[in-house]
Amino acid sequence: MNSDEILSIFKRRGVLWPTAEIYGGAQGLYDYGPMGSALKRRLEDAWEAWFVGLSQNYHRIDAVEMLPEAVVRASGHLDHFADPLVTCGNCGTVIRADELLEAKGQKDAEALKGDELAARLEQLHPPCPRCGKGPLGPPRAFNLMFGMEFGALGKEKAYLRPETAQSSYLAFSRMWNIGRKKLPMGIAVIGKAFRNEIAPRQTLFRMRVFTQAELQIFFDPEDYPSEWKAFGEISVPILFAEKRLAGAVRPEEVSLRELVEKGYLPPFYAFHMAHTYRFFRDVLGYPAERIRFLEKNERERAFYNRIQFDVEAELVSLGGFKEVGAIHYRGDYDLTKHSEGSKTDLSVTTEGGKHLTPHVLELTFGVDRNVWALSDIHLRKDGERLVWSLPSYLAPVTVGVLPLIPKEHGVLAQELADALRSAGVSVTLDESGSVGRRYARLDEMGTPLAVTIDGQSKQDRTFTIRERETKEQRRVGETELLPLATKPAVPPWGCLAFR
RNA sequence: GCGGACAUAGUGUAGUGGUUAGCACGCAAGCUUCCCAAGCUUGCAACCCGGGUUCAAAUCCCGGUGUCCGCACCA
Repeated sequence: MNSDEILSIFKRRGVLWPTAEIYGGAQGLYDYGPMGSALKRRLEDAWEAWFVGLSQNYHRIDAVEMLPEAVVRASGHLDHFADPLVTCGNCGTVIRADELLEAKGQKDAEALKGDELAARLEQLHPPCPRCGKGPLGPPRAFNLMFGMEFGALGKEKAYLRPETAQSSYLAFSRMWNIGRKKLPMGIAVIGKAFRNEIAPRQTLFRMRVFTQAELQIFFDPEDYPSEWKAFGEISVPILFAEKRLAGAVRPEEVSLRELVEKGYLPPFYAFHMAHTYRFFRDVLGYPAERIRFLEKNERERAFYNRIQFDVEAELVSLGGFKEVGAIHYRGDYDLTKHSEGSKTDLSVTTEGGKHLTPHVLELTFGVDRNVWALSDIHLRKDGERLVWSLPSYLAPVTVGVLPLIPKEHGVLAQELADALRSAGVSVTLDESGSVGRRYARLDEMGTPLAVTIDGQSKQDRTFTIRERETKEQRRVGETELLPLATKPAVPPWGCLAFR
């Protein structure tokens, strides 16, 4: 399925469309329609069940998207999230000022402040690397965060959060106090994050406003649950940074137990890799061979990370592996920085009397990107038709109710649809067109189960159910139908892994 | 941001200065139809936005916006 085909079906069926479409759209902004928002919500629910469900000491909060300047100053985003850019007066190319200087032999150019940068540029006046001419304009700070004036006088500044994680760190102190004061403690946020991307592209993959699902796990790196050490025998596909830089593309199957024994990864990290891998493979149904963990080396990692593996899914529509999530070991960076910034002690004393600043393991997940991945991976062609082979618990609509001949079976169909809705099932009643056409409509939106009402139904209240994947049909009674509709093949949720 | 290409019903497209802007799919109504986009009838629905040239612009020119491809960017 290529990118145009996916976008076309998205627009046609009300999954997704450009924001402000009637004004010509706006770069990097998309709105979800009824089908899309239902799918997105189910994806978020699955994520929450799988990750926040790991422990009773993990909780989801709902925090605002706007942060006072002091927060992003402390977190490092005000400095690290901004690039000093210069524009070539000749060809218009925009280049990072610090990289220009480093090319000229200037060490630590990244650490220079605005004025120093400007002075040094003046002194060295490097040529434009693209056209070889110039002149290059003065450097100006380009911050990837959206800033705004706060309050009537506009004297205070605020920023839209560049990652939802910050909201969890801000909540840490209160969550510690209202909770059981135990580590590990988890704080999850599913919500919008904002980045002023220079060139948003590829629809759901580079947006200026996007949804993240992130779980911050606060823990003691020297004393964590035994379950994190004994996670069973599982191999995951990994592409190590070293091999990637040597040209490798395909990952290798690696036993996590062996990685831990060799001391390459701490057990707490390996445990969450396993859990994350199973989420993509077993819950979202991505084929194992289309998932890989990409190791980021020190140079590539975000400034706060000690260990970072991106999770990538191979997407035909985007021509290869694309990031859909990541596992970041952020150490005590965030709590330490916010302790300093807020002048609030964020260290804790554990049950055993140990005093520490908890470390953070962040499980981060791009919701929109996975909506796209679910399309790329599960949309398939069946002759002329499109079938969206979504896992049934993710399908926007679970059951389609189809009266074979509306005039004759419409009343009973309406009754059945109402009964299913009362039972909490997402139902669509379709009376329009031939039954084959209606099956096709359901297939395209991934509805796993169709129920048709025919002449016999009126006599004995049995119905024909038809399954999306196999197209197989069989006749069931009312009592048999309800459990089928309400319990669509549930994945192995599982698992309160520890308490 | 830069360079190139592109922008026509909901979707995919035809239309090189004068067309009632065509076609397919779709959607809606009716007939038919007891199980996989069947058939027949009728209908719905479009020239991205703003300027300019011209007697006349979907068509030519300029600007904007957006999309795609390369480059750069993606802590």
